[in-house]
Amino acid sequence: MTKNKRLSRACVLRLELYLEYIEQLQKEGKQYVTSSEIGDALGMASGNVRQDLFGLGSAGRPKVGYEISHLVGLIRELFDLDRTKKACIIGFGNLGHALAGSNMWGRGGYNLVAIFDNDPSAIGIEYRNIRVRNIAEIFAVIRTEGIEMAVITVPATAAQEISEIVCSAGIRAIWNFAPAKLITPDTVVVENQSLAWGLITLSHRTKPA
Amino acid sequence: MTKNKRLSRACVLRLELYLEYIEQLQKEGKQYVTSSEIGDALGMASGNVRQDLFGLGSAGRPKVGYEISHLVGLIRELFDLDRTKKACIIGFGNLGHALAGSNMWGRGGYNLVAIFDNDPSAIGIEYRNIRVRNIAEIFAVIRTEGIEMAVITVPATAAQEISEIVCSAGIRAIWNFAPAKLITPDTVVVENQSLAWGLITLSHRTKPA
DNA sequence: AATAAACTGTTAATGTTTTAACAACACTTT
DNA sequence: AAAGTGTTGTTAAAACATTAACAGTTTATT
Repeated sequence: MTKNKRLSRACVLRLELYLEYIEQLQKEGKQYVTSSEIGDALGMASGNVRQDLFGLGSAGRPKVGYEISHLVGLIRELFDLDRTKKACIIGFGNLGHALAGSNMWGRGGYNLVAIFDNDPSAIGIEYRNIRVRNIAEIFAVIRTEGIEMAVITVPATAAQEISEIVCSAGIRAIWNFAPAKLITPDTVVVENQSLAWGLITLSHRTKPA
Repeated sequence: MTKNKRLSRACVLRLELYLEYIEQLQKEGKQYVTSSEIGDALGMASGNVRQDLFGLGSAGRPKVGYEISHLVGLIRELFDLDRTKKACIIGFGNLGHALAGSNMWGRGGYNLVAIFDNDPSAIGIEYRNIRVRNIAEIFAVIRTEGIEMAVITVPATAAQEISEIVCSAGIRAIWNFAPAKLITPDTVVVENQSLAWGLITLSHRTKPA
């Protein structure tokens, strides 16, 4: 029933911010929140907030605001955050390490269940109850565990090869931190997280007039 | 002279991809590139590419394509990549480590000249010829060195405090990896790099119909 | 019960980005 | 030299996103 109307990236970003904010309010025991409260907290116009929530099929009460628990439910449902999917990290260098240690896991959507590396000195060590495995095991583990998403933090030169392995193992999504364009079957969703991009954007935005 | 026409984020992202691609062609000794070559390589329509380059005040030759060296120059100039600015990293955990080790530095715009942390066991160690300094030195070093940009990779709880220090020291830009909204003077450009966002986007995009 | 106030839901207007289309141009071939 | 071809520069249309506005609802107040 939930019509999967295409959502702009900007809108997804905003909704994620709303969610973060209202989940915090929820922890504080608040029941209702108004569009202006959200807007003020995040530095945007209340009307913008209302329209985004309108798109969700919102159900606020005039003079009172939106029921927080309901709104949280709507957004989590939209993002499919309550179906916990399995994820793995491939490449346990500094970046892989940093990502593995992030508190984003469990905050919704994905559960980190495996880590792979090809460095013999890394293989076998335990990090947050996850043992680092040999890259050779990728295919089998993805199949066996039913892993849906792979975070790729290997060097650019290895990225395409890894991507082919995980795709053939039946992965559904790739979060690619390698600065390389991956060629994948179009059933696989790829999110490229280029770090260099942030740097260039800053350079551009601070360019002297 | 260069009219600083506002550029959408999407367009900046695309131009960065073009730059990466054609700089690679340049290394290979190629002289000219056509919009279709770029489009095919990056998976987008050639018309889209042409229009972006049009916005730059492009100068391609029909039947031949764009002169690579000229195009590289235009984009680097647009992004202010040839004026090398100084940057520092604050927070030398795994993420700070990963960023410090990235090859994005020097590829343009910013030069990493300082690293700070508050962990006594980290302070003093050298990484890529940069000695990790005590966080207490931030203000002085930014002033003395004329550092323009700070990468913040400290925990969310410390982010606002650090941000105030660097702002008062006269920083011009902040690249914020902490999951916290920073309140800054509006002369300072802030780029928030939320990692959680990529995760949620993937969850959303792979949601079963 | 009537009035006022505080919000939301929704529509309309505006602005922006993407897509499509094609005329103009420069090379190549005959 | 004329016709043909591939590619750009530019315009126009369509799609999309943002902003603004306000009518409609619910609650509070008198």
